[in-house]
Amino acid sequence: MNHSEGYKTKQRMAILEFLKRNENAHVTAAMISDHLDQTGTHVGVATIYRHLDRLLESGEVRKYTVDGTTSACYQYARLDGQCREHFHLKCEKCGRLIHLECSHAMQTFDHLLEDHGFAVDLYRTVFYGQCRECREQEGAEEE
Amino acid sequence: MNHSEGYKTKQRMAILEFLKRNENAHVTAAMISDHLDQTGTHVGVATIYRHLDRLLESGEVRKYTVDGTTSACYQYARLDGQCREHFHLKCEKCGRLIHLECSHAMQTFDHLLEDHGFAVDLYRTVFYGQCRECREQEGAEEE
DNA sequence: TTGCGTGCAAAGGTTTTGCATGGCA
DNA sequence: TGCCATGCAAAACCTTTGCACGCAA
Repeated sequence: MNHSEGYKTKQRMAILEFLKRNENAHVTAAMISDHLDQTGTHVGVATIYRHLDRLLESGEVRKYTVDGTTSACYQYARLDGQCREHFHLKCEKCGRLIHLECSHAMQTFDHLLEDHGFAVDLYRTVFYGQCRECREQEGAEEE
Repeated sequence: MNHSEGYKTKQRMAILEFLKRNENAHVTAAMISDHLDQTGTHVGVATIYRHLDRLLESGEVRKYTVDGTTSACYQYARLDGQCREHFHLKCEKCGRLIHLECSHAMQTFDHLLEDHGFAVDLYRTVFYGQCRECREQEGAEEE
């Protein structure tokens, strides 16, 4: 669960640090590779993919496929397990991931289960759309 | 919008027919290719991808990335425009796409917009989980 | 010292592109 | 007849794998 197994190599630390710092952005394997190159800490792509796989299994990152992109996107996820207890909103414009603590939405979750027989996978389900900030910005641009 | 532009070739018809007949299943480009080969109507993969792209743009098909799979999945979508007015549930087990006509869920949609400022993209948002039938079947298997 | 981690290069798979040919309108 | 559509093969991509070497514990 907590990915504590394994060696604490500088490559692993560098990858993890980058993921954490970009908690609210789409991150691809290529982006990690590029960033590390620029920072002077070159890490082979194979190593990056191997770590992402492990982080995925341990639940430390989520994996997305964003719109038109062909490559997978990863995002650091909270480890406290709360992410299986609430929905997530993802802004299609800025890429921000919002952890939605909302009883109204959870009522819908219960309703779907009880009245439709459908058990929603909270971890996997993501509401795509546009967040308040991006909508306001959009409105301002259209003057 | 309605993809009526373009020639009515037998390749395009064959692809579209297969997609429609498998409205409730995950369909990959490879599956289309295989099926058409077996039916005796060989169609080059390039043609298949080109049509899928066009159908995607016109909104006639949706594109998914299913869990462990590496290739994209496509699914025929209704054309009547109603799909922008309700949520969708997707069973992770049987692949069925459920068009959810549910006022409770739509209340949540309104709530997210009014109280959280988040405009959900109904067409893109999909609730992943398990449908009633698959859950019952699962329960029966565990005897 | 032991065995996991890493880098490189090659392999594997999916999707896209270029170009000559074929076929709808 | 004029274009768009198609097929093939090559290219472009992303991701995985094999293997020898390096390094954390």
